Amino acid sequence: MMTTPPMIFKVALPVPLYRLFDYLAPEGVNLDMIKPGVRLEVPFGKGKKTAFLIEISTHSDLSIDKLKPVLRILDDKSLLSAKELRLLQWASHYYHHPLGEVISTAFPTALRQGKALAVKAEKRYTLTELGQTTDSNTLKRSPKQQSVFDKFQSSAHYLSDTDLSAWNNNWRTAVNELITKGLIKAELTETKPSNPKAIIRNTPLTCNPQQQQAIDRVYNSLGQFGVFLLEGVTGSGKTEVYLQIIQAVLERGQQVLILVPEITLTPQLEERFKQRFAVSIALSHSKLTDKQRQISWLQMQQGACSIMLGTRSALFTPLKKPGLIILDEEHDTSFKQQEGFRFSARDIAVVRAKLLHIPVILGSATPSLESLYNVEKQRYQLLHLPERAGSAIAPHVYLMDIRNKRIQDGLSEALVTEMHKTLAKKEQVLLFLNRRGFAPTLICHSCGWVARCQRCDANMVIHYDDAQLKCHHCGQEHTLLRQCPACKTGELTPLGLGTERVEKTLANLFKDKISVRLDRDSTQRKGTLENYLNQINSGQVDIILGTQMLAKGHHFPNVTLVAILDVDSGLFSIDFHAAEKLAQMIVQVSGRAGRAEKPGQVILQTRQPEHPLLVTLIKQGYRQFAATALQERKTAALPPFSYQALLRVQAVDTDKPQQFFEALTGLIAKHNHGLTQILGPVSAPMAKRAGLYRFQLLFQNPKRQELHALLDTLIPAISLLKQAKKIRWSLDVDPVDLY
DNA sequence: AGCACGCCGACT
DNA sequence: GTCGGCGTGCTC
Repeated sequence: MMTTPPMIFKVALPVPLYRLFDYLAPEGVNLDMIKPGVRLEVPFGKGKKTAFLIEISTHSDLSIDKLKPVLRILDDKSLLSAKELRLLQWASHYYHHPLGEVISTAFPTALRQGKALAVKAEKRYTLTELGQTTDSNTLKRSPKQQSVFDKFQSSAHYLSDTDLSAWNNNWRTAVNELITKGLIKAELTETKPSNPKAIIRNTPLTCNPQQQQAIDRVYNSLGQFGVFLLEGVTGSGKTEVYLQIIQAVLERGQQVLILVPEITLTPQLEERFKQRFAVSIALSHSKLTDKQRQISWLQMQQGACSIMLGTRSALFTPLKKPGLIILDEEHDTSFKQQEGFRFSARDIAVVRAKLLHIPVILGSATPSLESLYNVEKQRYQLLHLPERAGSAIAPHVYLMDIRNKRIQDGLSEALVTEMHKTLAKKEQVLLFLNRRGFAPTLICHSCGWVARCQRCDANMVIHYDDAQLKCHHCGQEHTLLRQCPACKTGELTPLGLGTERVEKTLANLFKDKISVRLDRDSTQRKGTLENYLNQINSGQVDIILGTQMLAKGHHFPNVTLVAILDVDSGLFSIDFHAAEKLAQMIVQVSGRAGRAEKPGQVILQTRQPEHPLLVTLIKQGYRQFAATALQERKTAALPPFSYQALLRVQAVDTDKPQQFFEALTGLIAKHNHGLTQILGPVSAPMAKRAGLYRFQLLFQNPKRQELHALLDTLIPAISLLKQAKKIRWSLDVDPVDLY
């Protein structure tokens, strides 16, 4: 009698190892029913781990008696489709990151840990008919209930546990009281409208011809692959284009995945989706609990929900009936993961759409140079929305030469004058400064000592608000010094400009005006940002001052003057991406002005008024800037005219990296054949960070295949080097940040 | 990445 | 004499 050979499960494990592991198939299971992608519980080392089945085979390179059996099969069906698994395998290969870790990032945390599926959706609440007609002032004796009730009356249709928790920590008692009073009611989450035609809650807006054309072009491409770059300035009605295409996809019974850079900064977008569509919307972002993310994930996986709105990692959410992927603000670098599995959600979205034969829309007012180049190469189709929808007028942008001008804490006299004029018209001013804290340097006036971070190559930033010196790179904090530790006598002086400092100056210069500061420090507590935004939009605020977070998507209809206090600091960077990022930032910040019927103006304070980047951008617009910048990239053979991968190395000292690079040089000589340009190794621009010395080596090749052919052989070889075990190294394919 | 094994310093 | 420092090696 023939004995059947033992079946081998080849599995991927979430460990940083570039190989699969073999296990004996569990006994008494029908192997025909078990497909790649199912989660398994396996013994690994001393403990157990959740593994992902990749292949069932009869062969193993190890002898059978060395293999351990699979402990348990966790899923009866794979939660990932064959295509989803193929996408993850592609990504693992392209980014040279271990497959198990890549698959792991596709799963919500609870499922990664081998937990059973839980799909029970959270509760949500709506106003009752009585609640809709009740004046909230009848609740004024219980202010907590009134504020919760106001929230319901001002919101679209329903609020879920998540919504309420995001808004306020302490809502449950008030909600229960309101239920008792019959003003609101809990309802079961209806994931599908009872009538399948009832997708729409509110009528679509009327579109202008360009919007209509954009909608039609994507509509005609539904059911097949296509990449559309939707280029629309702020206020051009991009969202309405999204909404109408989404409607068409939903009517086909398919699902839509919408990715945004930071969901917490764009509550308005979610609100517009909820107002338009009667179907529920699954959310996925880091502010949700693991449970909430898992529910969203499973709802999409099972097809119980048709729309997902999420951030970068939501890209991998499995879709039962995929119809469309939208990636909004595609130029935003937060779509690139900056540690571990360093993937670009934008680039993988395109690959995923191709695999699924569906269209993908990349939207932006300031498209990345890569995407514009892909349009030029006819790989992407351009959908252009050139006009501001409605009556909004584009803001007037100009450079304010501040050379030899009197300037107080970053505010030139001319700017202050303009601010007064704007405020006198009862309009709002927005000031942008991309540096938080009071001042970036603390220096001794008598001996020149500077407060440095012990663990980084960086200065400590002064934060007077909490009397601390903080390192913005490693998070180290120190109580603010009163006396110079070097000479013990000198007086310590703050040098340079941060938002805290400007805030104090504003309080002096505009005594009767209210200003708010929006940065990471001032908006840390939950709901603070939303509170500030409400105050701003209800007109209680005159001057808005803030960092990066102002550049992202907020509507400030009454702002008619925007000033960027310090453009110059963005002009001189060693990273070739800097010009592109600065131009995008300027245009995005400018987009905050003059959104309503009031024309806006944008002032850029600069000591480089003749700088070609600024002149081109202001005089000829973003597209001309992009054309010029692309030409420069071409001349220098930089991406997108070549492909890069950056090998980063960190260690507690400098000689172990040196030994590593010596060994690496030998490996490269063996594998490279001179096709790929090797730049370095050099110290990273910040040579030391969080106590680790940092080095990097750049690979560059005009042909992507040649670069990847080298990496394909080199990376496994590196992982076997004994010198590699003494340092921390990682590979960043298509780096967007060369630091 | 974990986790254990393993060989050299300051403590009951 | 032991507890524990983190260097090194392995995980099917």
